[in-house]
Amino acid sequence: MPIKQQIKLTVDAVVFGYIPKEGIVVLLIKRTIEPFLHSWALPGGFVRDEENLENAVTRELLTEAGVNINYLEQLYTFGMPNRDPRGRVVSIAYFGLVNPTNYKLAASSDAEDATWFNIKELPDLAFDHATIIDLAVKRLRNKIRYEPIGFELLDKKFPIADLEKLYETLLDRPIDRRNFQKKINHLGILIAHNEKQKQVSQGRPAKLFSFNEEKYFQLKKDGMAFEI
Amino acid sequence: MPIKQQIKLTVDAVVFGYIPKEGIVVLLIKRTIEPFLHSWALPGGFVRDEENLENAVTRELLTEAGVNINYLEQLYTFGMPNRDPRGRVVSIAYFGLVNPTNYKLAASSDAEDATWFNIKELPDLAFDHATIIDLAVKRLRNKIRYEPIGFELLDKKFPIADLEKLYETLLDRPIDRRNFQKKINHLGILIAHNEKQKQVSQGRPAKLFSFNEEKYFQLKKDGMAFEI
DNA sequence: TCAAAAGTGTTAGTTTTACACCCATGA
DNA sequence: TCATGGGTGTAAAACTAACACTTTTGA
Repeated sequence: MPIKQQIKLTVDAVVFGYIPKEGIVVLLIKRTIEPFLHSWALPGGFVRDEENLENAVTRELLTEAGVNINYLEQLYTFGMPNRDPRGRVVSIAYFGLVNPTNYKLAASSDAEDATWFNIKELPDLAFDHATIIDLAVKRLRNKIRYEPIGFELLDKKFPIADLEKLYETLLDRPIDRRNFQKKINHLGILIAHNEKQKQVSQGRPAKLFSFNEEKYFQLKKDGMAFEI
Repeated sequence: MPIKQQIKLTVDAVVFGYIPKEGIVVLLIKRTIEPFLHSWALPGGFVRDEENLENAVTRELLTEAGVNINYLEQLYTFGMPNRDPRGRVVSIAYFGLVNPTNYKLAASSDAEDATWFNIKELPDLAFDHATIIDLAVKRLRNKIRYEPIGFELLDKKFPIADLEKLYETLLDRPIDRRNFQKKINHLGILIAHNEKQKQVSQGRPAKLFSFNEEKYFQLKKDGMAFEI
């Protein structure tokens, strides 16, 4: 029996960034087509017939916002029959991380505008995108405790205090500076550099560190558990 | 511009059970249609136009194997362009748990046969179903440490030793009986019954317990973390 | 020399692990 | 009365949490 499905497939990306003085931000674009014309929405779009899903996401991120993604994983598939006024559209949502200071956002023909919004001050959103972002925020807050994804949001070289502030922001609780540092150092996944942070404000300049990915994978294979 | 997608959507279910003397088992059906006619495969099938995804899964489980699922969550969406010889078929895989002793599996017209296979002795499988099961097994092993889903695999009333053996099987390491019991009791999510296990073999009969779901949700809301 | 932020160590409390003897039951 | 599995407590070790003073820098 031939299958005559009318179901359409899209992908959507929830891309988070971290801006130290601002907090956690998410990338939104302003739609240039109906439905929800001129509404804010997640970057995304229809999956092409022979395209794999990750390609569809990275393609849409590049064409709609000029963003080259750093870290990308599948989040969840949304399939409620009435989530899209055009008919049955199932969307596979992805979860991404970038360091927003590396990008100049480029709104292209596919989007009127593309900007970072603080996750605490989101505008009205198209479709069920508010729900999707909610879920992605939960995933981020959870995942950062068990996997070293926080580094994707920071500069390659960073002072430990930046990492700590990121964790304080995401976990929404104060963290003891000394204990945090001890814990991170004890994991043995940071490389200390002989460089100091360029002075931003006052005070003693901090040493810079970077994440040692190879070492991490080695340690993980040996049974080490990353946990903050 | 109208969208002319040829992509088709299916759901597949990885349903696990626990048989104390056997270990962790997964539900497979024998296909009655091409492709992979007569191969073992995960229960699943095409999503109907106006049907939500969970409904599609529970419908297929019921018609293909006569199973009423206990616990169901979305696992992952598989979208590699060549995963199905019929063309582009994207499949949303679900992860389910049942107590297999509650079911008499019923192979129906949609499946030649439906049986439980030990996850250590899987047959050759249709499509990319081996990959899907791999991922589901990882999810199960991981999830059982942070969420009280183990209870879904046991009888409503069970001796603590059964729960402990389940954890030993899944985590693949010995667990100290006394420490395990202390930990579980300390969580305060079990109800002790004034019943003893009917004698299966020799030895002192064990007290029976059941999972206190309400209490668990209350404690969780208050910040308690379930962790084994 | 002052203000700001970085660097660093010790102690108490809590949690986790290791470990062994007695009890209830059926054969 | 023996074999089998169930029930239970304590002490050492590891980990986590709390806490404050000194150093480096620029203004």
